[in-house]
Amino acid sequence: MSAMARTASDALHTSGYRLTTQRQMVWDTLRLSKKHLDAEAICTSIRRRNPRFNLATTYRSLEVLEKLGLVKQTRIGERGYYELAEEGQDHYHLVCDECGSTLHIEGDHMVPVLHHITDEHGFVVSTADLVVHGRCARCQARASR
Amino acid sequence: MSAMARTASDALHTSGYRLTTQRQMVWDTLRLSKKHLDAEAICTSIRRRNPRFNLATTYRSLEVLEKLGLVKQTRIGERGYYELAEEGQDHYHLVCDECGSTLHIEGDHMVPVLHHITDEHGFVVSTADLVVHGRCARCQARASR
DNA sequence: GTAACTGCAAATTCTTTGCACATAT
DNA sequence: ATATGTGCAAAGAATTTGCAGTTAC
Repeated sequence: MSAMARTASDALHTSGYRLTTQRQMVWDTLRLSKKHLDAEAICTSIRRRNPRFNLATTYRSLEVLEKLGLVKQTRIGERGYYELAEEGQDHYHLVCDECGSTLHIEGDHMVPVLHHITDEHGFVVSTADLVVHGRCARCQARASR
Repeated sequence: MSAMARTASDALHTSGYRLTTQRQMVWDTLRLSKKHLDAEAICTSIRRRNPRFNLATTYRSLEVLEKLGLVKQTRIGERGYYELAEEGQDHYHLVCDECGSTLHIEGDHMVPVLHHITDEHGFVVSTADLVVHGRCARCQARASR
């Protein structure tokens, strides 16, 4: 198993949490994944190497990592999807209701919106989740043929 | 019970759905509410007048009204909140993680973001859900005292 | 050594569904 | 008249929790 990234191990220690094999595996799974994963997918993946690993631990690990700001959860429909929370790499989700694919877009364009929220409403933003539903370019092209 | 708004009754008829007392009550409850409500709250409210009314019907009514574009659902945490989908009155949610209150902000500032999504990614937007978590002005003030 | 964590099973919460009866059109 | 909708109870899906045993520190 690859070493846990500096930040995660540090953040856990600093906050008084223990660095367990299970937390490392959850972290590594998210780190190696190119896309966000739901708890089930993370669990299934880790189970291949550690059959006793289970969903309860998956959720508990994700909860801790999320609390430490290492992992970000996005809710799409009724389930949560998890991915690393990379500093300054904010992004949002475009969900195609036709093919089910999800595109990630950069968060730059949201900056003015978030500023407006703080300036006009005095609301201090900690996280912003934008989930856009619609039809992706490919499905759009197929539909208009 | 007040008369159902023109649009809802029309939309139901036009689409081949029946105009039932239950759907009217759900619609009226949302129309008279100043804030979004979850299914439970809607059901409880209607039960005061009609004790046989139940959650299953609440969800089924909301599903129809949402499908017709009369009602909009926003997911916050793990549950859905419902409100009227008023034409050109798009708005988003600021959830205070401290006191649990929700502010509604106008959607105007999101317009450039949505244009960018269509222009740059060819993604045709049908709905955009923005849920911002953080600390509302009141809690912010209290915390910095 | 001991407080924190895990595994397992059972409980919760939100939402959906099957089916017999009721009702809008 | 009959297809559609409702009420009730039971099923589902995602997530959380209680507890006895395990592990990081």
